[in-house]
Amino acid sequence: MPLEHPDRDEIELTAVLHALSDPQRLRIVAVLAADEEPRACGSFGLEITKSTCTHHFRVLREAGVIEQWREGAAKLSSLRRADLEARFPGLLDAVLAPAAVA
Amino acid sequence: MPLEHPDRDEIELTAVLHALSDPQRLRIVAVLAADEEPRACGSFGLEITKSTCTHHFRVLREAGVIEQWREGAAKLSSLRRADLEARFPGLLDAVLAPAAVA
DNA sequence: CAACGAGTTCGACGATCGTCGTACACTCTG
DNA sequence: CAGAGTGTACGACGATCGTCGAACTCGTTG
Repeated sequence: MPLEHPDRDEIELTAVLHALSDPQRLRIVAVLAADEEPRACGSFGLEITKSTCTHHFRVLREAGVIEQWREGAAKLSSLRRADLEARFPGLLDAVLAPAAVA
Repeated sequence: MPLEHPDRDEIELTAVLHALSDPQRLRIVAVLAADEEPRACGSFGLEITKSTCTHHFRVLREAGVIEQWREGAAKLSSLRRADLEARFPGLLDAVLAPAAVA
């Protein structure tokens, strides 16, 4: 199961908006955007169980918002900032600016 | 029942993103943005029933995306462009640019 | 090998969503 | 007043969502 990611051209606006419309996921994306370093799923201080965490990361990945790959025992995630910027210019910044304040 | 609208400061990012994450609603907003004129709910060429239409307009209104008021027999809607721009600068344009193409 | 840590898979649950049809309310126009 | 047009209220439905727990896999480390 080689971790499905949509191509840049396949990223759908409604899927991205839906992925970002959940507070937990919005927070994940905000953290991911704050320090550009890829992070392991467990390092977000989210108060949800591991299975819920897996679910949210899958939604983000399948929407094309993040990229994931294994690295040893952990699985790292990072924002697909360039792809999102190419496909929906300005969208990520517009979403993250207010999210950073809140 | 005087048509609940959130104040500018009460508009929530996740609610807006959720409101825009449905294809029908995204299309409504795109049409509303295309010609600035307020429009009646029935004039969007949507292939959904009246009750579904009412539902979508309520979601958009309660999220703070549109404004509605009666005018005679009809009910007009328009984008709350200024409020959205003040609260989430650039968001609306970022969402509408690709939506206009599609 | 055994134990641990990090994620996944697989139901399950209550809640919400998008859609519909029917019945109703309101406003304008004969 | 009677009708037509426009929108609402209220259930209802199947689908999806966000969450959980328990059992599992895989890599690391003792």
